[in-house]
This record gives sequence, structure tokens and C-alpha cells, in this order.
Amino acid sequence: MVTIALLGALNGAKKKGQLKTETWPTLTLDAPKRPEWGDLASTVAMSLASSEHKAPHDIAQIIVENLPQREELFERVEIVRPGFLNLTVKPTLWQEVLRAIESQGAAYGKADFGRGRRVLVEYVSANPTGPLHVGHGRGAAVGQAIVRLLEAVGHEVAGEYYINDAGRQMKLLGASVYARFQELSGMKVEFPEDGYHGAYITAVAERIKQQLSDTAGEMAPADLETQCRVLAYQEMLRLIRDDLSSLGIDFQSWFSEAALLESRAVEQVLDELKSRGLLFEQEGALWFRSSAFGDEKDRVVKKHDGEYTYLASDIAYHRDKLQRGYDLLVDVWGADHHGYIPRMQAVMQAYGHPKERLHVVLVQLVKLLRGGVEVKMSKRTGSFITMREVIDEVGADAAKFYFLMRDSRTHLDFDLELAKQRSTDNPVYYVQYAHARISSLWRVAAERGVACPQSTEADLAVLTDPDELGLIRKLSAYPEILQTSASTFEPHRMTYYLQQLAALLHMFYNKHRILPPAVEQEQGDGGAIEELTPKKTAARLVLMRSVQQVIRNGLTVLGISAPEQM
RNA sequence: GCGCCCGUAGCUCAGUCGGAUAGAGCAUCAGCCUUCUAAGCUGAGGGUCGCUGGUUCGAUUCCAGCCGGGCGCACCA
Repeated sequence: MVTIALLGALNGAKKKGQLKTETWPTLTLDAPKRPEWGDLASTVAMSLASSEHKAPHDIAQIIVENLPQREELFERVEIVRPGFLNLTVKPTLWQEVLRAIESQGAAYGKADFGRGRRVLVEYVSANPTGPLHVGHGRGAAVGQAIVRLLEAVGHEVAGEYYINDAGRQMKLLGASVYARFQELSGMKVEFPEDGYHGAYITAVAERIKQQLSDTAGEMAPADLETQCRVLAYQEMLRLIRDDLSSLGIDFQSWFSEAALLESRAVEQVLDELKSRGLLFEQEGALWFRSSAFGDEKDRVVKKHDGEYTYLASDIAYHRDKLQRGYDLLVDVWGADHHGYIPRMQAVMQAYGHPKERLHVVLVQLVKLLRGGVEVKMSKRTGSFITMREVIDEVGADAAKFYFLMRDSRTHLDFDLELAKQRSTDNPVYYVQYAHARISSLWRVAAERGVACPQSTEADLAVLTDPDELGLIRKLSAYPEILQTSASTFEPHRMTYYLQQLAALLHMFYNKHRILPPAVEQEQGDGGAIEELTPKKTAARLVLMRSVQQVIRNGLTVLGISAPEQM
């Protein structure tokens, strides 16, 4: 509404010939850092200075003169030093925020600029060779949050897990389990080099031994090994699904690499590229000319031994995604794969798309701490902390919140002790508690026979206290946070915002009364207690409901529960 | 060596499509106190935004070069 007024002022001034710039810069209004600078500030005057050949201050003056509805909308309009335009809006406008939250409910903050665009978010995609570890957990939380963020701004989104169920890793899995299987049968065997050493491998071997107890004796070793591979794979995939679902994450689709190979999609795709001169043979191998699209060098797709490289099936896989009609592909990868981005973006370009058609979100490692002390993990000995262990210890909500607290590109310190603490030192608890605390207000209100009015039934004009207006202002910022979060694929902005909102709520709650004291309670003669009229109670209840709604909306986007009580 | 990411308070990190005195939490210090839901509340100190140049009316933000950390540079996935 204020932006419209500003735009009106600019256009009005242009009509009168006071301004001549062709197209206005995008008008951004942000909340200034200091309260005395008003509610909203604009820097348009300064950014127009060069194209108008006028002093910023004069331009600001012109804008102010042309502001429509100046009296109705603004309490105060100020021009400060270089050319800041500081606007203090009428408190009545803030009431609109509460009405909007109430009427839009769960939709408050959402947008539809993604309308009509289909997006596929591929995430986790861990090899089905063992349980998920903590790093996968972070990728899972980030992926899910991005799916929901993109949905919230109107995209049609699907989450997909790409299963690497073909190739070397599977063979190693099978061989490792088979070796353990043989050991269980009393044979001395050499364990495969680069095999999987984890205890879970032996556990799988044991189960397989039981399952096959009748028929194992009659099977050829090769068949047995195949059996081991297939059964182990199935078990691992089930394990992964279970782990993910205990994190509250489910995928719309699971895409099998083996199925892709079986459909001969890889051959087709390579033929296609070949016919367009994008493949060439050299030193007995087949190469993709990715350097033609900005990659630093060309890449092998088919090795001299006739095997396809991982890249070959990845090209086919991404080609498949494009053919399924997605307008945007988002891949969530471990940060150690960053070098892979140029060649996959080359694939996009090879198919005539801009490289931005594929957006890769990188997720850095998680460093686990317990009470400030690092929990050492060693891949070599197979003693790593699984995602399951973390969820069992701290709970899915806390795990997700922590995974989403930082920019995914940076290393994350995750303190298990802190994450399970039920104190305000624990950010998850702090935010959820804000929500639960408001729920408890409804319970107490009911006990005391206080009705919780709709915004139309309450006189919101009594919300004039700086703490009240501060909360409302924060609530009004939510849509922009959500939308920025979505368009930059950065869920951590949401967790940060929620912590700030929760902090304001707790401060407010500690300082101000919302409900009148219970009748039987002594009124205490300390005169410093602020006067609480039924009108004020009603308005504050409306405010509290809005805060609760926004916290719930934010947590929901992040896939975290908003408990009624804790 | 080349490429990508990171470098902001003692610690963990936000912020930055260039904007006004750089923010939060933890820790530290100083008070207060047991409250509608309670595991506390209020306040204070703390910074050459890695360094050096450049562009600009204005740079923590953009550019270049350096320093430090991580990762990647396979006919592995």
C-alpha cells in the first residue's frame, strides 16, 4: 500500500514534468534499523540522483510533495541527510496487518509468483549401501524446506530421490555382505577391498542367512552373491525410507538408476548427443564436449572398457527430468560435489536450455558436538553417527531446526546436548515454546471466561504501545522473508526470522499482561502494573493469535511441528 | 598450480542486488526475581566486518591483488 503511494508520487511528479527518469528502479522499502527513522525507509531519491541530475534531497522533496493520501496514510514523512525518505505510517495501517493474518490464516505470507512453473527438487539421493548419516539429514531437511518454500510461492513442486542402484557401489555392497555371509558359515574369506565394514553389513548377512537357510546350500556361489546384493539393497533402501519418514520426510518419487539403464535411455541420450557432434572418441573412450558450454574440460561418458561413467547416467537422468516437463531443476548436493556443477549445467545447455535451468544447492558437512566437545567420526572404521541416532536422541523437530539454522553452504556445528535441552538456550525450544505459550493463553482465557474475539470485534486502535507495534511490524515482514527465502533457496532465513519473532513474543509476554488476573487472586497493591482494560485484553488476544499464526506458518514451511503445549 | 566456497564481537553465526551509529544467541559482567506456563527477567561491556588498493556522494557489501581455512580438479560415485 505504501509502495503504491510512492509509485503514485513518482508518476505524479513525472506527469508534472518534475521528474524525467524513464523507468523507476524497483521500489524497496525496508524497516530502518533505528525506531526514530520511522517504520519504513526508501532510498529511491538517492538512486535517482544520477539519472535526474538533481540532488537527492530535492528529489525526495518532490516525491513528498506528490505523495497521494499523505494525510490518511502517514503519521510522519521525513527527509533525512543524504536523501533518505523516512515514513512513519498511521497506526491504523498496522491494524490491517492483523486483519490480513486473520483472514489469510495459513496462507499468510504466501505468494504466487511461481504460478505455472513446475519444479523438481532432487535431494538426499544417498547410495543405498548403508544407513543415512548426519550429513544426509541436513540435506534432507534442506531439500524438504526448499520444496515447501517453492510451493509457498506458487510453484508446482515434486521432491525426488535418485537411487544409485547400479554400478560399482552396488557390487561392493553385494560383495561385502556375501563375504560376511561366508564368514558366518565358517569360511575364511578375504574381505573385498573398499568394501563396506559397518556392523550393519554383518547384520544384513545374518538376516539373509536365516532367510535362505533352506535353499542356500543348493545355490551356486554367484547366485548367492547376487542374492546377497539384491536382498541387501532392498533392506538398505527400506532402512533409508524409514529413516527419512522418521524425520517426517517423504518423496513424491523414487527414481531408479538401474531402471534408467534398463530402458536404454543412456544409449539414446548418447546417440542424440553424438548426432549433434557433442561426443567424440579419443584414447578408446567416448567424451562429452562439455567444454563447449563453459566446463573447464571435456568429460568421459563411456570408458575404454565399455562401461558408462556416472556422468552418462546423470546426463540421461537430467534429460529425463527435462522431458518430464519441469521448468526448473533443483539438485541438493553435498558441498564436495561442487566441481560437478559446470558439467551438469553444460548438459542443460547441450539441450538448449540456459544453465540456470539447473540450480544446485550445496550442503556442507555437519560437525557433531556433545556439550561443546566434538564427536569424532571415522569413515574408515565405520564408526559414524547415523541420522537415526541423532533423531532418536534429540527428536525430529530439533534435528530439522538445527539443520536449517545456518546457510547450507557453511559448516554447521550441531550440539546434541543443546538440541535436546528444554530451555530457552535451545533455539528450537525457544520458538516452539512461543507457540505453545500462546496456546496456553487460550486455555487460561477459557478458564477465566474471557472470550477471544475476532479482529473485527476488537478495537485494535488501542494497540499503540511500542512493544505491540514492534511485534506487528515483525509480523508484517514475514511475507518478504518467506519469499526471499524461497527465491534464494535459503531456508535458514526462516529459522532466523522465527527466532527473532519468538524473542519479541517472549519479551512482550514477560513484560505485559494480556489476560486480567483470576478473580480470586489478590490484586496486589503494587501500583506500577499497567492498566488492563477488557478492550486492551481483546486487542492483545488478537495480536497474540496473529503471532501464533505466523510462527505456525513458518514452522510448517520448515517441516517442524508447532506444539500446543510442551 | 587452477577452480569453487568461507573469513563479521571471546565462541557459533545473521546481514550485504552499495546506504544513515554493523545485528542475534551463547559466554562474560552487573542488578532483579519466582510471575497468565514453568525450565527465569532487565541491563552493560565487547568490532580496523581477514589485509591492501580501486570504483562511488557513500563499500562489510561491487572489482582486483594478497593472506588464512575448507573442498574439488578421475576412463570414482
